[in-house]
Amino acid sequence: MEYKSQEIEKKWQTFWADNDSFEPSEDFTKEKKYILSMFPFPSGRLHMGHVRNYSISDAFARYHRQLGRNVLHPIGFDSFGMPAENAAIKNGSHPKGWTYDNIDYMKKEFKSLGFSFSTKRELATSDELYTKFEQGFMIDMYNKGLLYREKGLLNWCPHDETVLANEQVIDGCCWRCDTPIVKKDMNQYYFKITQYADELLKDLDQLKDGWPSQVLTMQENWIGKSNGLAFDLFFDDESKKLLNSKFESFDVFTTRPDTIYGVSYTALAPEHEIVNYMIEHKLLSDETISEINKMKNTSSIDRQKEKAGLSLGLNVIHPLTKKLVPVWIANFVLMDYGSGAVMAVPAHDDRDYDFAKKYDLEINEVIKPKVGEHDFSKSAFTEVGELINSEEFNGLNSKKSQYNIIKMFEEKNFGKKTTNYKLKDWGVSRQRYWGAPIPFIHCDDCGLVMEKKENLPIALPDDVEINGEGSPLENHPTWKHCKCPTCGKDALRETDTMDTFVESSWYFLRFCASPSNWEDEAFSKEQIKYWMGVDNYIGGIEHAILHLLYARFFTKVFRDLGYIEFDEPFENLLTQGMVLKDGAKMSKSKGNTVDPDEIIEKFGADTARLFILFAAPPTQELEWNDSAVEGSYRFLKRLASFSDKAYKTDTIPKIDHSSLNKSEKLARKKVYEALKRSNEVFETRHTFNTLIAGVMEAMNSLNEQDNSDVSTEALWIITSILEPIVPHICWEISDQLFNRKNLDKQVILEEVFVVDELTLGVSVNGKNRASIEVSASASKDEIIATAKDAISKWLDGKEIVKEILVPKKLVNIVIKG
RNA sequence: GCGGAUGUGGUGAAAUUGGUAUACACGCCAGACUUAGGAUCUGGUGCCGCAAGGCGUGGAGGUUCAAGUCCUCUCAUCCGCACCA
Repeated sequence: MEYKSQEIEKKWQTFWADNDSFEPSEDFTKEKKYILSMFPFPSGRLHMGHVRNYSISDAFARYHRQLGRNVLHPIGFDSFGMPAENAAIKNGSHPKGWTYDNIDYMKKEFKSLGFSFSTKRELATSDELYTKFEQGFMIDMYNKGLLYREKGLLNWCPHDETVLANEQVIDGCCWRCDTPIVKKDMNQYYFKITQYADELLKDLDQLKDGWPSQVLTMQENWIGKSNGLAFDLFFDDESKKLLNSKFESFDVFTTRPDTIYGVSYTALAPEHEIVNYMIEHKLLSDETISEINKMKNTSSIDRQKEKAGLSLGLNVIHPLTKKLVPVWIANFVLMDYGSGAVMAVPAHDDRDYDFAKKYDLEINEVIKPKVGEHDFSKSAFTEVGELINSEEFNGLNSKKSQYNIIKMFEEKNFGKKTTNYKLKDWGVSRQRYWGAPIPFIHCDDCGLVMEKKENLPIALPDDVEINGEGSPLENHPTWKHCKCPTCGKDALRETDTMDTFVESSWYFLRFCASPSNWEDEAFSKEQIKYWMGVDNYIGGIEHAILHLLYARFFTKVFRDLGYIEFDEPFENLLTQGMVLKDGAKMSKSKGNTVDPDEIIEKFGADTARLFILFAAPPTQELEWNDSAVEGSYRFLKRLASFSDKAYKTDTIPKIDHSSLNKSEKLARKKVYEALKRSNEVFETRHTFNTLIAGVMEAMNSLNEQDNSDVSTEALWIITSILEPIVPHICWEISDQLFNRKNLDKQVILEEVFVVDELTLGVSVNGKNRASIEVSASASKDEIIATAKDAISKWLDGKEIVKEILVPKKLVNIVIKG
């Protein structure tokens, strides 16, 4: 057969579409598999990262279909978001038109890649129907106390009078007008994800078997649970006077109560209320105030690199020693963790140490190493040791003393045992147009009121001006004016829209909804029960924390709202690596992109899919290589021409293995090895590159023999194994030769693995020196004798200390002298 | 800065449980076929060395009969850091 990729790919894509080949059955008695890849943002064209993502999920979906399972493999578009608005600012396009044009184009690309999506369940999160259900959930969450309104700091461009996303802030300035940004305190909505912190942490345990351990670790660290001591530090009289007696004390949190006697200063976050008070009441010099503002306007990442601080000229009293402790501001103290204030123990904390060295503050040792000495002039001692200079606690193990010290604080009523989390509540307000409107109403009389569910969706107006200044919904002349649902008076709609992470936190549930009741409800309990959880979830490692944590949170909330009955949405997670070219992430600005359409046109979708799965294991970064792509194309051509060696049949040929010659036996063994590996790869290992290599090995061996039964059997099996990866060519071959009867489960014949000769390595002191052929039935003594024979020149005049035989692998002779 | 990962030939990578390092592919070299080759096929290809042999999985140590794999330290690169998705 001559390989005409364009022709056969068109042919089968049309066939699949005409026959709805990939729509799941609604028969809920069948065994199901829910295969999901993270849905794309419709940026305009697919990039190679998408091709990789969907090639992986498609391989899973097709594999399970071959095994007769009912497969849900849906696709949609995460279609709200900033890029649509950026395009509007840049080109004057309308976000809606821009978005849906992009979606249309990308859908064509999906088809041309042969992905087996269930198209009947396709959705875009900007569809009003999606917004309708989402707004309903927001109202439920508000009623359950999981959504609240509070002030928070945002990046503000004073020139454009608009809120900026972090990525729109470049070197502290607005991306459009270069005006230095300021932090502005504004009302926003938050999800109370912290209420679920403990459960989100605890349930990571349920995911141990199906999720990569590094993702679990990252989530664990992100939630950042830590136990410690919270206590108040009181100002001395002089400091109180300085603060106009406005403040008596402030609260600090420490995870190291054992170092309490080593406190040599305390540090407040630049945003701390005491600092704010001092700025407002001119208790600090102009110079100091401008330093503080600089700290505040620096990104949280940069703030932690170079430590910086300022003395406030205040002192607090150490609760135990009653000594005076100076109060500083430190840039690395964050307002949104703990109480925004820390006690500093430079002798036993790296950050406190660096800070103390920089500003020449005291370093008080209170823990000594169990053995030896620590040089405090060089670094902090952060390990466990024995307490010193700690009054009644001297001599205690520092770790164990934490309990005693907390107990003492509690007895004396100085402080209490506290658990803190790094996890913060999730801010969901966006002061933008292209997002789901938050369905709330502000009424002068009734306050914050929920929209009535029957009025949903609250849809976006089409006639907006988007110029990067202000909030488009706020600026719209009429949209925000409405009647209060409670009292009927004139009221104002909330003009903030929702973070797009909200949409991606429940789309996997929506996909479970049958198209038959798509309009009426978000999903039904019965449908969810059957399809969830997701059996294989595939997406980029960059989503390891935020998206996956938010989706887990929503799942738990929906459970508590009574919509679903399970705790975790994704049973198995595969995080794919990025696609690189010339060692760098593909990006337009670097000019190193490869357009999937060009590859498809030149070589076909099968080549693109084969290369992308062959070049690296899915979890690793993938380096794009044009000539290796051609190599994949050549392999497919060889596969097509190899099909000439096979004959037409509706059943797999029966072969008497013992009657075959050596090269025929070897070829069969390789074919069945590839089949065995295929099952392993799909079920557990997910290293498609090794599966493809196995098939290539088999092909190489097959070319060394000329038995048409062996070749036919091989092609029957190989096109079945490869169908999930290169579906078009496999369907074509299978259609021509096997009446498409081979695209299902293949039986492994163990007889082909039986060998009568083994090759063993022989080493001397672990160094490989020779290799021997022995009969599979040879005894240990016989094998060792043969081995010694093969390495006699290494043994000459040496004393043999030990003889080791590793069955089927090697012999190691240990010698002396 | 903090958290997480990765590092093996000229290149992408394989080695599943501590057991013959470099499977498979790209590239390169040589040859065959051909009017032609950026097509196809065959053979070779870790490095040093004429050879015997030596060296070799980012670097330095260690454990072991045996280490790419385990331990300690270290260097480089990549991902995330809460309003990019």
